[in-house]
Amino acid sequence: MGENRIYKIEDIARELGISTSTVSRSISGKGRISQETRKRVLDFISSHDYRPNVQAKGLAQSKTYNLGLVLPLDFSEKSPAFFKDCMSGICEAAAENNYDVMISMTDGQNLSQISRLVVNRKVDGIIISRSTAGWRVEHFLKEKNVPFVLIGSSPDPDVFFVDNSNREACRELTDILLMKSIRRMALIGGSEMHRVNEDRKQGFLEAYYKRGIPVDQTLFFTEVDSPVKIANALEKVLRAGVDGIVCMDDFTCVLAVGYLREKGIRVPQQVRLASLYDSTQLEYNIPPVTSLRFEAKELGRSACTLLLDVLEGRAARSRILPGYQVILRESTK
Amino acid sequence: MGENRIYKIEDIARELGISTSTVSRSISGKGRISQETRKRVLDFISSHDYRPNVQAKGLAQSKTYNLGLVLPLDFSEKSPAFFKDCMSGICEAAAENNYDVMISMTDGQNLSQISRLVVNRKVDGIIISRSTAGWRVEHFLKEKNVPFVLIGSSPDPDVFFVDNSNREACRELTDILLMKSIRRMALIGGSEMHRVNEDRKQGFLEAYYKRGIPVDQTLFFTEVDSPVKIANALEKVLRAGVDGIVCMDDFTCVLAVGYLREKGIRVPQQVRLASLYDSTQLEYNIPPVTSLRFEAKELGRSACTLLLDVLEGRAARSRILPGYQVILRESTK
DNA sequence: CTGAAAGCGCTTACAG
DNA sequence: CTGAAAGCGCTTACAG
Repeated sequence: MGENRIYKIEDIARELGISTSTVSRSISGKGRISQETRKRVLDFISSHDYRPNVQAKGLAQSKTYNLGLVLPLDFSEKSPAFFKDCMSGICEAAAENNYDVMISMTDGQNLSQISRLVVNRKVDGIIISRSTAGWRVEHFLKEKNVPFVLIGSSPDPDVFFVDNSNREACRELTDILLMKSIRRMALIGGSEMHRVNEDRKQGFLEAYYKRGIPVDQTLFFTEVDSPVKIANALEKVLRAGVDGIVCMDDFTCVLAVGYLREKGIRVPQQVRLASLYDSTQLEYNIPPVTSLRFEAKELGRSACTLLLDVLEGRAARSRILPGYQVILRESTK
Repeated sequence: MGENRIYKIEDIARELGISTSTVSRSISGKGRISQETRKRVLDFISSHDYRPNVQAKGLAQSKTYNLGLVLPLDFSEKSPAFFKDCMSGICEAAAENNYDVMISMTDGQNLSQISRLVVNRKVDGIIISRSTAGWRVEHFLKEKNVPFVLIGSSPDPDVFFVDNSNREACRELTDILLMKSIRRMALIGGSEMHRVNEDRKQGFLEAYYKRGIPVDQTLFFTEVDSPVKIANALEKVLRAGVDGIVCMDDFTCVLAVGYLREKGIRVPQQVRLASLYDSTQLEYNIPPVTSLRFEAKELGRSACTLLLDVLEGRAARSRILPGYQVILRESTK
């Protein structure tokens, strides 16, 4: 067998004594073909390891069989594991559907890299995430009429998205802390501009409401994204006598850990600590920090299949994935 | 002006009253064209925002204008910032040359995702890194005759690579520590299978040789990749009375930090600590840890341009990038 | 159910 | 220096 010969449809047609159209139809399964000829073609294909030229196919169909993934330029500072898992889920799901993934990195302002992909028609659709998708990116894609899916939530009914069940998860974690009689909790987080932080705060509040316990919102601090700001926030809440500190994400929590350590404040003895998002840093911290873990890989897979549904004209709906875990560790003992 | 009309070469030819071949030549600059007609075409193109259909161009030239980037499935655990910077350098350089980047994730064993890219002819060449490129990946690519570039070093003369000047950098850092009269240093690292660790060790040794100071190799521990192993290694070297601990990478160093903290051993008072690779965790650690910083983004750019050189048949040579910084922090004060 | 033919949007020998 | 024509490897109305 000519192992390294690259077959084209024309070769198959010749060898089988049929037309290229018939070969094409046999492969795609479109149109009417007899089971018999189809089988002959399929058999030939698999025994000769024929691979269609995706580029030619694409040109004929005005498709690329490529998906674009827009990554924030600073994803490794934010939550490396999240993006890694997302990526691997996306790549897997894409491959299963015979698509491949192109990347494009942006700070959310400079659109040139994304623009490339759409303007050069290198992709059929795009996956963006909340961290990149400022108003600008979203607006750009809508205007250019590029199908896209958002990882994270959106109030815009035209936008397809997949998201974690942040609110439910945060409600449950908070509820558990309340059950442990931790009552006076500070809530510290990043920018309120991010929808995800809104969801987390909602979940946090709901746990209190459900139990009829009053919340002290003077213990809430947002826009905390630096050692200076965390110092400022924690100093205040500690002086106010909190018994628990809940950080809205792992980045903030790492800052908090640093501050508490510097000041010699012991966790969990003097104050309990939890994060509404997990990371290995929190897992291996001393003491390990209680947190929430979401299935980022599933999120990626889901975003990918949703985008494919959109592209192939199948029924498509935004979805909230149910899966999460509350991981109780020593920091809230 | 028809802003959203998508022009093709045929349209331009018609509007300008010339043939499509002439338009094509004007754009590519190949063959003989008069300056005058060329200018007319180029002017038309820029004023009408014409974008060539890369897919059609590719089909005609048997090219894709895509590069594949193989990422290790666990890159976020290893060194997220490194890969992020690499990626952004690669994406930038690719874009400047009108290429785009496809990703493929692998654990180094399962080649299916990489195989996809080459077998479906989705990319013109591939960038791999030492962490993914086990023997299998490299062998596969060579066999399939796919041009590729390695980030990291290789003894194989057929392999193009770009690497940091690990040896020089490690020699310099070690030399500085020796100058600070830190003499009895332990060297702790990951797998000796990785060429990079060999280079680092060489650099470390060279610094001693250069100063004629004897080295105690019983203080060297490799294959350290877990809390248990770090505990074992550090316990021994501390008992042996070292005055400095040099970790071969940031991952190992984070483990070391954890162990020292747990045992209440103070850095730098009781023992000095340094890492041969930087990370934000080390930078923000308390105390901040002395380490080496390389320009990962430059490495990415360099890998990309090298691959492009190979693809376009230009003279190509593997290169070692000179740039690095020794960052002295409190841990070696 | 099958085939001949045109088309996807470019490039590139070849001839002039 | 320029153009007509064939080709890249597929798909898909259209006719039979």
